[in-house]
This record gives sequence, C-alpha cells and structure tokens, in this order.
Amino acid sequence: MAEQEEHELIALRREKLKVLREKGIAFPNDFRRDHLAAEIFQQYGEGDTEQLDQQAVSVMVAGRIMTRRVMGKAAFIHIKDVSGQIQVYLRKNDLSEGVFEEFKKWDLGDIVGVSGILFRTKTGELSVRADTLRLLTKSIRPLPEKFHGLQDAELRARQRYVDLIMNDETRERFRTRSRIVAKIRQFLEERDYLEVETPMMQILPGGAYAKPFATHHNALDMALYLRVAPELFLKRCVVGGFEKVFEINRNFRNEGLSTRHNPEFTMLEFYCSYEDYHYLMDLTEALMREIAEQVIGRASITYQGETIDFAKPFTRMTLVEAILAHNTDLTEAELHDLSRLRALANEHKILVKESYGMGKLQLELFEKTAEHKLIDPTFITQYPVEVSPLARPNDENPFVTDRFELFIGGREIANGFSELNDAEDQAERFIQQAKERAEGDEEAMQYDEDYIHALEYGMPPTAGEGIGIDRLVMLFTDSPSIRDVLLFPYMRPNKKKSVLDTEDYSLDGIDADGG
RNA sequence: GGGCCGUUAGCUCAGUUGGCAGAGCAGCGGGCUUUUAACCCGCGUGUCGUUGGUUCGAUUCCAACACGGCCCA
Repeated sequence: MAEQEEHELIALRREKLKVLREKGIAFPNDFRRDHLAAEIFQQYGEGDTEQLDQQAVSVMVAGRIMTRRVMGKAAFIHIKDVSGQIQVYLRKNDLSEGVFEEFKKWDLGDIVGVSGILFRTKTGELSVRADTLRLLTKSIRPLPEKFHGLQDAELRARQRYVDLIMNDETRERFRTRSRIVAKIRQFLEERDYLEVETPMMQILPGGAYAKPFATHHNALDMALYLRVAPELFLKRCVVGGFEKVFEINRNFRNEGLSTRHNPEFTMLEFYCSYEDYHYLMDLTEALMREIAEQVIGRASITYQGETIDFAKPFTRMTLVEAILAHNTDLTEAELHDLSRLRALANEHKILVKESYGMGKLQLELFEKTAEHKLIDPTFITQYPVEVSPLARPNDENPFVTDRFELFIGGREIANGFSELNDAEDQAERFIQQAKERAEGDEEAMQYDEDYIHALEYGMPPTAGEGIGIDRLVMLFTDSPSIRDVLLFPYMRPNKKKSVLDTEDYSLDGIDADGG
C-alpha cells in the first residue's frame, strides 16, 4: 500500500507504539486478571470505607481506558471490561519508579491491566488503588467523544466495534438478542425438538417466494444458490422420522434493503408431526409470553411508543373478521363479491392486477386497512388458498387454509400452517409454480423432484411455522430498524472511506493463497 | 423504484444572505497527590461527501452522483 497521509492523532500514537516496540514491551500477553468490574461491585459494593480498608482486598482487573483525569502526581481513570466499568486511582508514590510518567503518555482507548486494593473515594465510589499498572494493548485510533459517544447511525453500523465500545445500550441490545435465541432453543429442546442444520447452498432454492442469490462452484462448474428458506429440507427430515425438528439459521433473499429487510436474515423454522396449526398457535403464544416474562422480565413491553401486552390471551380472528373489525361500514357479503372487492381495492389505492382473485384481494385489503392496527398479539387465521400455496386446505371451507399469521405491534412476526403432505397435490402446485416462473415471475418456485420423491414415501400430518428472529428481536428491544439488531448489517460500500483497495493487494502480491 | 432531508476537525455540533471556517470533547506543552463531562494557562486541528457548472472568487448558489435517515411503493 502506498504511504498514506495519516491523521496527526494517529501518527502520534504510532510513535508511542514504536517506542514500546523498541523497549520490547508492546502487546504483552502475560497479565491475568482475577475479577471483572461487575464482580467487584457485586462482592464489595456494600462495604463502607472502614470495612474496605480493614479487608484490604487485592484485585487484578483489566480493561480499556474510557476516561482519564490526571492531577499532577495522581490520576483517576475508568476502565471498561465486558461486565462494565470500574474506577482506578493512580498515585505516583504507590507505583514503581517511572510508571506514573509512562502512564501520562498513554491514551484513552488503551487497554491496561491493574492490580491494587479496593477502597472508597471521598465521593463514595468503589475504586481500585493501583499498585501495579501495565499497558496491555496500545490503541492508535482515537475514540469518539466521551460524553456524546458515537451518534452517527451509519458509523455505528459500519464500525460496530466502536459502537460496542462506546454505547452500553448497544451491548445490552445484542446480549438481549443472544438471550432470546437461547430461550427459543431451550423452549424447543424442552419439548423434544431436534435442532438440525440443512443446506444453505442449494441447487434449487425453494420454500419461499423470493429471489435467490446465485453463486458458482468452481470445481464442479455449476450454479449454486443461497437458500431463501430451509423449509423443504426440514420437511425431508420429517419424512425421515425426525418428528419434531427446528433450525435457527440464515436465509438470503436478493431483494431491496429497508428498515425491515437485510439481504441475510435469521429465521426459526420448526415442524411437528401429528399436530395442526392450532397447536402451533398455542405453542407460539407460550413462547412469546416466555420471552417477554423471562428474557425481558415483563409481560408488557413498549414498542415505539405502543404498549404490547403478552399476559392476556392472544386474540384470534379470521382474516375476514379482521377486515370487518377495522372497516365497520363493510359487510361479509361484500368481501365475497369479486367486483365489490375490486372496487374497494381501488378506493384504497391498491394496485390490482388482472390475475387477482377474491383471496388475493381480501389479503390486500387486510394488509392495507387492518394489519398495522394489530398492536397486541393477534393471530389471523383462515388465509385464502390463493395466497397460501404450501398450506393444507381447510376441511370445512376449501376457500381457505389451515394457516395463521401472528401480528404484534402491527407487524407480521410468525407464519404457520398445517403442512401439505399430499405428494401429488404438491407436484401439481410445483407445476403451477414452474408455469408462473416461465411466465417471468422470478420469485416463483421451481419443480423440486427430490422433494416430491421424499413426500411420496409419506410425510406424517405435520404443522410447521417460521418466525423471523431479527424482527422478533426488534420488537423485544424496541428497535426501529433491523440494522439495530444485526451486529454487522449489510452496508453499501463507501469507496471514499476505504483505505486499501484490491489493486493494492494484488500489487503487493497478497493473494488468495495467503502470500 | 419515488419523494423529502442530511453529509463541516478523530467525535458531538455551530456557521458562512458567495471573499478558502469555529466551539466543546479528544490531542500537544505547562500546573495540580480523592477526581468523576475534573480544573487552570497556552497551542493547532479541516479536500466543508464526490464530480462538474455559474462566478473575479464556491464550503455557501445550481446540477449530477455516492452514502445515510425518514416517508411511500
């Protein structure tokens, strides 16, 4: 790489690092701590000044310097580790010869190791009075401002590491995400579900209406696709006799980006043999309540100013009932009148295609007039067959399917149904999909011969459901954007801020072989 | 994809009705042995997102583009 003009702040710190290198003390890895900051507060947080002096508790802690107040021959710093911050008091006289002078050259952001005795300051803060102090990692890039931190949404997403250093609420949000995922695993495992991993690289990307990402296998010289859903493979597992399976993993959809869409996102899908969609609704309701109560700690949460109550039984209503509830001037008969539905769609400025039947028009009307009003958890059932190609038709009313979607905070959170396990029916639906694909619908599925083959061996009657984990985490962490709940969301490359480009790599002879 | 808004120092932000910009924090030098947005004295931060256009002169006006935010599809 060509010699790049560097900011003076970085250049100065590089100089300091150079001195450390020359002394042979840069980047040591022999310091061992015996306490986290939070452990110290848990164990000794109650002790008053006298008790602490009497006990003379010796601790070794390590962390990043976040604040620094130097007063001639003494100083206070706050260091931050994974658990939180603790204040360290440094006195020239307490430290070995020359250490305090060295310390004065260190910077905010440097990572240090400290040993010392616990005490309480004049203002009452539990702190460590250092007797040894070592620089463990020299930081050469200045941290954002200590008071406002890193605010810029773009920088926070692009440089998540800085966001995590500076913003405790960011750390907490991703801890909550981890706890939610762990809770879901525990919940399903307690009920004898088996976690499996199915292919992310597929020859036929199926299981959802979506455009896939394409890639290429060099050795085999063939096209491969990143999966849009695990569904068809999970149901192969069910055919094989794993009656309860689930997968929490990534899906990839080649679509636009928005506050709710990232090209890769995490889905839970689970399947249970000998159950139907009523079982799924009961299970989902129990899971949501458990996450609220046990992970968040409250049965009632707030999402973007709206209160959402998980304690009371979730509302259950059909799609038609939901439309009528939020359009009190309409009658049920109107919703089963194709020309009337078309007129209503026009009134609501819905773009209607010639091919839309009654089912699709009902769904459009629901989405336009009712969906965003479903704040408290609500199951909407009886989705029309027309918009539910993978779901089992209802026995009493063949116009609809044994399917539901769960809405919370006005947004779709889950989608589940009694599965179609009739291989011949499925084959016909694939043919229909292939036809739509041939007519230019890039999202339509392809005929998956092996999946039909699997179904022909017989899949037990099964209920299956998908839950978007990212959107679920958004809900439970009150996050307005999916980027807030992804550690490293997709960001468009910003050429200007790139330091190295690929040409530099190739010119330097650094290639894929690690040269 | 469309509309609106934003992009100024490492960070958080002012500002220029067109004359090459400023504050706090961070940094550098000095003082200070219980501070906590420490304090006191002194010093400097810069392709004003990019590329064009208008102009004697553009960070400012105009256009296109890039990235981001909000709203809509």
